Amino acid sequence: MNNLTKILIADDHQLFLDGLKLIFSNIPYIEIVAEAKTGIQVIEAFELHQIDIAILDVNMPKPNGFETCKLIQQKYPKCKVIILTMYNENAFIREFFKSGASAYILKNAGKAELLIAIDKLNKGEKYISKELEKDFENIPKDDFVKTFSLTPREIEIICMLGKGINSNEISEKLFLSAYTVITHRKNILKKLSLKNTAELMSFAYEKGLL
Amino acid sequence: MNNLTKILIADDHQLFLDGLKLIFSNIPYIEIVAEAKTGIQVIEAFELHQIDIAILDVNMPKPNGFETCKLIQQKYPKCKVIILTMYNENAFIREFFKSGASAYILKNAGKAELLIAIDKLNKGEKYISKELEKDFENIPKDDFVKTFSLTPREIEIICMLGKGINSNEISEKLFLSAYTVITHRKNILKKLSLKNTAELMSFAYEKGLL
DNA sequence: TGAAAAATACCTATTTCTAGGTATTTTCTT
DNA sequence: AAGAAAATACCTAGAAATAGGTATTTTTCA
Repeated sequence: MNNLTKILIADDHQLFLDGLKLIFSNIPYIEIVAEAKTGIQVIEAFELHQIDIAILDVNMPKPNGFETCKLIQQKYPKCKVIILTMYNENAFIREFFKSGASAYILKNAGKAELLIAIDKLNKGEKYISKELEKDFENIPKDDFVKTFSLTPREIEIICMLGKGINSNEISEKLFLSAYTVITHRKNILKKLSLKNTAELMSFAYEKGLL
Repeated sequence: MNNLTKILIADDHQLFLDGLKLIFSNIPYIEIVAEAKTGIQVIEAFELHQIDIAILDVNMPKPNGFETCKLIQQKYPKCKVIILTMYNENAFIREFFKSGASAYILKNAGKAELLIAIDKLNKGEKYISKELEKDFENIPKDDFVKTFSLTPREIEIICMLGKGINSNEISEKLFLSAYTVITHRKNILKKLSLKNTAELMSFAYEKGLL
C-alpha cells in the first residue's frame, strides 16, 4: 500500500480541469489518474483506474454530480467523493447527505480548502465548506423543511422545467406517466403557493435552487 | 514601452481564477496584475493598474461580462477584452459585437486557445473560438439582426411574468389588449429561440435580467 | 413493523399558452 | 421627411398548463 492519493476530476469545462490539474501538479502525494466531462465518463474511468477520491462538479451533465456520486458509492464504496458546487445552493444540502459524498465545497473556496478536504478524507473524516456550514446551523430544521419542503423528485422536475422541458418530455425522460409529472407540478405550486411555472422559476432562482 | 502583457482576470469563482493564474504563471511575457470577482471590482482595478488585456467571464455578477466590457471600452479604449463563455450561447454573439470585446472564447476551449487569442490581440487582431465561429456563418445577417436584443416593452413583460402575472393580468395592468401581450411574448420566445416561458425565466435570471 | 412521506397514476374541465399568420400606428433615428 | 424599429391589435387552431379531485404503491424512518 502506498500513500499516493489517486484522484479523478470531473467538470464539463476544460479550463477548470486544467486549473485543477495545475493546482495538484505541485502536490507530490497527489496524482490525477483520470478526468471526465460527464457522469458517464466518470463511471467509465472507474472501470479503468483505481481511484481514491473523485472530485465532481454538481452541475456536470449526464448524470449530475449527486447522481454520479450515488452510482460510485454503490459500486465502489471505498472511494470518497468531493462535490464541488458553484453557488451556495442550500437546497442541495440534503441531496449531499443522501448522495453519500464525503465533502461538499464551494468552487470559490480556494485551493487551500481543497487540500484540507483531501487530507480529512484520507483520515476518514468528512468536510464541508465553512460558508456552507453556516447554513446548516442558521436554518432550524423545521423551518428548513417547511420553507422548501420540496422532495428530491420535485426538485428534479423544477430543474428540468428551467431548461424548457415540458411535462410530456419530462415524463419520457424519467420513464413516468405524464399524469405523474402533472401531479408533481400541481403539488409544487400548491406547496409553495405560487401561481404558475414562471413564478416558480423566479422562486427557484431566488432561493438558489437553480 | 515593454513587451510584457499586463492582464486582469475576472470570474466569480476563486478556483477558476487560481487555475488561470497557474496557467499564466509559466508564461514569461504575461503578468497578471489584477483579479476581480465582480464587474465593480474590475472597474476599481482599472483605476489602480495599467491593464492591457482584461479576461472577463460572461456570467460574472454586477455587472456581467458584456456590460463591464462596455464600461471598460468607454473609459479605456486601448484595453482589449477577452470574453469567456460557458456554453455555446449563440444568442450572445450580437452582444459580443456591441460590447466592443476583441475575443470570444468558450471556457472548455483549453489553455492553448487562450494563448493564441492573447497573441492575436497583441497584434491588433480579433479572435473567436472555432466552435463559435461556425454559428456566425450559419446565421444570415438579416436573420441575425432580427434574432436578438429585447425591447424595453419586452423586458417589462418578462419581469411581470417572473412575478407570476399572466397575459391577461399584464394586459390589464399595462392598459393593453391581451392580444398585444400575447404578441410580445411570442416575439420574445422567437427572438431568443426559447421553447416556453419557464425557459425564458431561466434565461432572464442567468443573464441578470431578473 | 407500522405510520408517514414520497412517488406513482388516473379522470375531467377549464384556462392559458404557443404557433401560424396579418396589419396598422407610433416612435425613433438618420 | 423617409425608413426602421417598436408597439399595438386581431384571428384561429392546437398544445399545454392549471385546478379540482381520488387512490394505490413504494420508501423511509422511528
